[in-house]
Order: sequence, then structure tokens, then C-alpha cells
Amino acid sequence: MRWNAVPELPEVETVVKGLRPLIKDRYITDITISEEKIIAHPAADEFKKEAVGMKIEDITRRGKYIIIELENDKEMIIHLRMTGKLLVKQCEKFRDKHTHVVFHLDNGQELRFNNIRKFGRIYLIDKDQPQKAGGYAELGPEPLSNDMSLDDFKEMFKNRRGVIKSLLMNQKFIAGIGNIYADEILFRSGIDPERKADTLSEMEIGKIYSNMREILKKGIIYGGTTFSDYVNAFGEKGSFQEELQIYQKEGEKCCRCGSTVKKKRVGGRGSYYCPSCQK
DNA sequence: GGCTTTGTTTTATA
DNA sequence: GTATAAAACAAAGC
Repeated sequence: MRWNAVPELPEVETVVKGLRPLIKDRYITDITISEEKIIAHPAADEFKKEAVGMKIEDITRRGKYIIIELENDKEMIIHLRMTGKLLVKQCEKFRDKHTHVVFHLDNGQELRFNNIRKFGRIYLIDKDQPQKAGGYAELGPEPLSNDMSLDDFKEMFKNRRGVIKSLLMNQKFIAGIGNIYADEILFRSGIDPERKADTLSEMEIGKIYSNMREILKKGIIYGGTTFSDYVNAFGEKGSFQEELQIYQKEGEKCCRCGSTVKKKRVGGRGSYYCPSCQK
């Protein structure tokens, strides 16, 4: 069976860190768009007209979005969705068939947007128009930000009563967590993914908070999770998959208690959990 | 060729 | 207006 590793916060952070020294301060000399639907805003010809000739001032991350800051207060917002990659290669190297957009740089290298399923999207916006980039403007707080204390996190649970896993994956609630890290956070917190948010004790919310930060940080240190598709800016795989304790472990023994790991659908998503450890 | 994969958006409902 | 849940959608691989 093949597994697609979807870029979540640690994977996107790894991509951004890898790309920064390769593309910062470079100029975009041309853009080749072979799949126009990837360019979500503005229209492809307009996008090209506005971005060519621009200098890349920096590359950063917000949630699962990559932000490439350009001159004149413009920025490119990139979402990899499933199976997305951003790679830098020499221009003469072979481009595979899933490379849909190529940014030609002034040092002869190429920044390539590669997306097997074509779900990823690229936006070009003015900095003061974030609402034009999909859900980018509505993102919740960054889970690793020092501005979000445990008290702030507890406060966010006011008026929340939905299932906890769906809440953690809700980008408006908190930014950057997807299916893999949500399962890992809840397993290590001993909480069933279907628990309603308004049944959680303060102590349980505290566990989620600390496990969330610890696991996401660890994911970044390990360079993200790779099953088959996700790679960093150099085409290298991460190693956090070796640290996973519950995700994709159906039928295996729980590493904590030894009982069998189960899988169920929570909010329409495949969710791995230990029935004996997670209540 | 139907099913699965996930993140986001849309729609419906309370 | 707000929160939630369910459904739709994107496309490719097996």
C-alpha cells in the first residue's frame, strides 16, 4: 500500500527552512505555467506579468501555507495540499511530469512546484489583501508561538463542543495541524479522538497543549514525516515517521499498553487510536 | 472502474 | 452571527 504524506506544519516548516538559502535574494526571471489551474489568483497571464522580474525578499510559513515575500509588498501564498513539493533544481535537470509551475531564477536554477494530484494552489496578492488567498486570512493562532500561552489555549475552548480531533484540525481554530499530528497528539494525551471538546478537563486540555507543542517541534527537528511523497527542498525525506506511535499502526500492538491499535472514522477522516489508552 | 487518500470549501442545520 | 457536521471537490494510483 502506498501512503501519501501530506504536508502539515512541520513538513512545511522544513520545506521553508531548506528553500530559504537557495532562493532568498534571487530574482524571478521567468515563469513557466504548464497547469493553469494551480494558479488560483490572479489569472495565470496576470500572475506571470506581476511576478516576473521580482526579487524574492524572504520565504516564511503560516500554518500550512508557504509565503514567498516579493518586492513592492506583494507575496506569493502557496499551499501544497496533498502530495505537494517545492524543489530547487538546475535548469537542465529532468522535470518530471508532475511539475506544473517553474520559477526560473537569475542564478540559472529553478524553483519547481510539483504536485501529483494537482490539488495545490498558488496565489499572488498584495500584503494587505490576505483574504484573496483562500482561507489564509482566517487562520487561527500558530501552535508554536510564544504568544499563545496555556491560558490562551484554554480560553479558545470556550463555546466549543465538537469532537476534539476535528477541532484540532480546524485551521480557523489553530493553524497547521493535520491528520497525522492530530492522531499523535491525542494518543500521547490519552484522549479518544471522538471526545467532545466541552467534556475535556483543564488537565486534559493542558496535556493537549504540551503534547501539541512537543510533537510539532520534534517533527520539525526530524525534518517532517515521509511515507512516499513528501520531500524537502533538496528532495530528501524526513524521518519523523520513525517516531510515530499511533498513526498507520492499525493491528499493531500499542507501544504503551500492548493492546491492539484500532482505526475508525472521525469527522470523515481515518483515525488511529488505542481503545485502552485513549478515553 | 470503484475506492481510498487529505485539506479546504460549501452547504445545511441547530 | 456562530459552531458544527456532513458532503462536495480536487486527481491519481491501485
